[in-house]
Amino acid sequence: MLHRTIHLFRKELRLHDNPVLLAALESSEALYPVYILDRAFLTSSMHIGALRWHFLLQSLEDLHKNLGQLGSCLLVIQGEYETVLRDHIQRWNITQVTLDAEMEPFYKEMEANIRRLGAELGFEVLSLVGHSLYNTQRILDINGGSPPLTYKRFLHILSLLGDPEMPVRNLTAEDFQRCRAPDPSLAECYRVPLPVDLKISPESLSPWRGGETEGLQRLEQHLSDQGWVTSFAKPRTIPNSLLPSTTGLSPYFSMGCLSVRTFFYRLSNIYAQAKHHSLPPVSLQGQLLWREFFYTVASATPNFTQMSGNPICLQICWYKDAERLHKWKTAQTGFPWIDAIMTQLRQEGWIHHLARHAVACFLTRGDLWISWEEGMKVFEELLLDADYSINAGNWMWLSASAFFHQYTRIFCPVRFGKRTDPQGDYIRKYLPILKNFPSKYIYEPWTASEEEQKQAGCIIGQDYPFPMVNHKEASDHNLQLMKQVREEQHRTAQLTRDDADDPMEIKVKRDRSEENISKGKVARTTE
DNA sequence: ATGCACGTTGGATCG
DNA sequence: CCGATCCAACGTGCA
Repeated sequence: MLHRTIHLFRKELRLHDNPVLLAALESSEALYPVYILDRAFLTSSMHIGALRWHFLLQSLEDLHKNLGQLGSCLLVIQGEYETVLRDHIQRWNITQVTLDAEMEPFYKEMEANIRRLGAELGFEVLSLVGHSLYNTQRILDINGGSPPLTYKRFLHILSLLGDPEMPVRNLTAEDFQRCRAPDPSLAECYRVPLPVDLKISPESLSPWRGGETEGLQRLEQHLSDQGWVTSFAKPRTIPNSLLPSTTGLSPYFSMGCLSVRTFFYRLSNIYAQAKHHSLPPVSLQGQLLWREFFYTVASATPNFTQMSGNPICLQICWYKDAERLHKWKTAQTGFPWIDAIMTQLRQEGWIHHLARHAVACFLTRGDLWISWEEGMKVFEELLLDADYSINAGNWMWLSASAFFHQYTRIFCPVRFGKRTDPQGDYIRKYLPILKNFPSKYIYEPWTASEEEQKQAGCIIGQDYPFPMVNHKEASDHNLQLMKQVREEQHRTAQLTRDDADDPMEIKVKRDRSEENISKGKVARTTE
């Protein structure tokens, strides 16, 4: 029996390598491609900001256009998702809802709610993984149910699993011809809204344009340079180049405009044709695997995006300082390197990975000692590639709360940027107020004499803020704080271990091992 | 058990 | 302008 299907686009805003859309087409006589624009959901769960709204709407418009070329269309329905579904299931006599499987708690909850609705209203639900290279559950299973907490261990597990799933075939007009498309009048009624319709500022300074078409173009452009692809080493890329020194594909992966599996296999093909190529963790494939790493850990860690109740996160008494947080967020720290990065982030929605490191270290363990959760929220709002797992994972990493522990390695807000941009061109671009400062002072303009500041046309403390902290003092101080936190942590762990040695615990342990032995016996007898 | 190697991408110095 | 080396030194995991 063929279904009448609503295909719900959530994060897989593309037609290439879209396994669940393909399955929907193959099992249906009528297909309604739908995006439910649930503003309350997107704002409260994903903290989506203006730039990302632009990117999302552009991606939807592109999807609509690409569906149109295959004889279908995209229906963007605004409203609370459950109400929208309830209304249209009955109106369109729907027997199946298909959707991409996602791992974030709020998306999982949405799927569970849709399944409950399906049981109530009598439609089937099909979801398939398409947003990650692997079904992360398989990685957990191989590792004994818990996530691997180091990249190396993670790679080891993957080597046992083998290559990721291959991308599914491209969709054609014929696939869509077999199903009835929505009536053209519906497409008119449920068109993709404009930013102004959603009361979002119509202007955007971001050079990134959302959509599968743009994503694929950028992908091809990068893959055409074989030498660049095979020699790519992430730490060698430059955080303050005026044009991105990395691929800049992350927003497209994050929104699902591009398939990570497609990219992974395109890279494999290029590697296969080359004599030498770089390897994880620094290679391009290695970058996809970092993404996968954080997806895997996040999928199995409770309260992954917060400190409290998060078993892998170091518990730290961070300062609460709304004023300093605000200055960091709005590029007013007085350190040009930090403020330039935050300006690029605010204007364009993308900054280089190492630039993220610099501002994250500055906010947390380096200088301000403010919780990584605050930084994570700011990134979530401002970054086009904001991603639940990767964002939280990297913030824990940079704040030395999890994964990374060499907390004596602190990024200097003056010297770090100098290495790759001694003239300060990056700073001049994003902080035009400092444009005429001599290179000698551009990273620490407060050290210029009054006369020199006047000549440069910018008085520090008047036109541009003084640095909000003395980096040397602040980082030394924070180093001591971090040391204390870790000593305390160590003591607590010791106490817990001692507790675990009480007779009850030992008994439990013994019971478990006996249980295992008896299991072994059972296994042997059945053999 | 205790020691040792190791970790995506710090910083300074030297050749 | 690089790459190599050292500095100082963390927790984790393995032998």
